[in-house]
Amino acid sequence: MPRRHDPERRQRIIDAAIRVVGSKGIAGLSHRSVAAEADVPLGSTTYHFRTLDELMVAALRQTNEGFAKMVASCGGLEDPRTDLAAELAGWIGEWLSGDRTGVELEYELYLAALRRPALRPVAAEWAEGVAGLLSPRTDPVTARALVAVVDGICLQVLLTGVPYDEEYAREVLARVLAGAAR
Amino acid sequence: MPRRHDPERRQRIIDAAIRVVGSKGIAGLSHRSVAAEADVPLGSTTYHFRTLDELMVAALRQTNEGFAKMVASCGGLEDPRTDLAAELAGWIGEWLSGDRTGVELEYELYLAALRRPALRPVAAEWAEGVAGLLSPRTDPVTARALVAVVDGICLQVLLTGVPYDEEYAREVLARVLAGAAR
DNA sequence: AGGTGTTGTGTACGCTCGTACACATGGGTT
DNA sequence: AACCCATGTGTACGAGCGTACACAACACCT
Repeated sequence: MPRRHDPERRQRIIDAAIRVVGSKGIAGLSHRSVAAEADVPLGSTTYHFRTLDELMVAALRQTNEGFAKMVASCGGLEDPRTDLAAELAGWIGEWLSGDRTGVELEYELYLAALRRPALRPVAAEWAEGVAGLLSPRTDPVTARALVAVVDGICLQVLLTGVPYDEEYAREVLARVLAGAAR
Repeated sequence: MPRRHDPERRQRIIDAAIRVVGSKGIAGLSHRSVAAEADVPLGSTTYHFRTLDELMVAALRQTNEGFAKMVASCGGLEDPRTDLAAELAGWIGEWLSGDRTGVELEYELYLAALRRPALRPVAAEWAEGVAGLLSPRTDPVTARALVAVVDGICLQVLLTGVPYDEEYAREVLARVLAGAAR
């Protein structure tokens, strides 16, 4: 991957794109807004990313990696003695109660796959990745189900504005997990 | 609600907005595109809906009503002898296997609430409405959980492109329901 | 040392957008 | 009948957009 002058240029643009989506949403994402945020000329953004879809793919992939890293470092998922449902519910709580911008950013990029086929493989990678993180603790079907439930609960909070109820989340996740042992 | 000349004008604009979102997505929604689709002058759309948010609220509310009507007419939800999990799973299957445009349209408007606070009350109405439809068959907590699971499963299919697995959905829904009886 | 092609930049074109605003129209009130 | 104001329309403006493209800069190969 040969890069001549500024080897960080491309990375700077991706970082700027993520900041733009975080602050102005995908609707505010443009080659120009990213160029301004990254403090690079317009031509630089169009050169590295011919379309906004390409830029979004790179941004989504990067947030996915950051997410996986965060979960891995948080730890607690491997220890088989902990209550997985409570673990997950608490972890969602931390995620949602923090800066809403971060959650909005990740979900907005993730949900953008609904209308942008180019993003779907990356969205699939994310879902598989999270399910993979859970796989040491349960079977693949249950892991996938847990991901769906987590998504559903988070979206209910984010879309309707109801406050997050950790005990409720724990209960629902526990029900899904209860059916796994057979 | 006094309307002088064309009492259907406002409704025509909402219908056109829904068609535009269905075909071009929210990104393609503008006062002009709606005006063209509805075959009314530009000034007419800006007059009835000062902002696009207002127009989206009206469109989302209308699709919600259509959705509720569809579910109610489909029936089968009241009969306590049917297997609710299988019922829901089959019903999701019908919804997803049909024209993808319709599903995309409804979810796109629904998910738009993530960044648009004005849409959140309407999104909340929808979630409550669906939960209400389920309430004759189960307790409120479980009903809310079922809505979350349905959302999560549908989004996994729509966002990642994996094919819908009805048996898997039935299984997960059944697990959530199994914890309800106590 | 000099040619060559990737990498990076600046500028301009044509388009669509939200917005504003002056003006037409006609029902409701007096 | 006269007036008023909510309703509806047409046009124009400035801003921001993706795109294109000519040109500059530099690493690499011979």
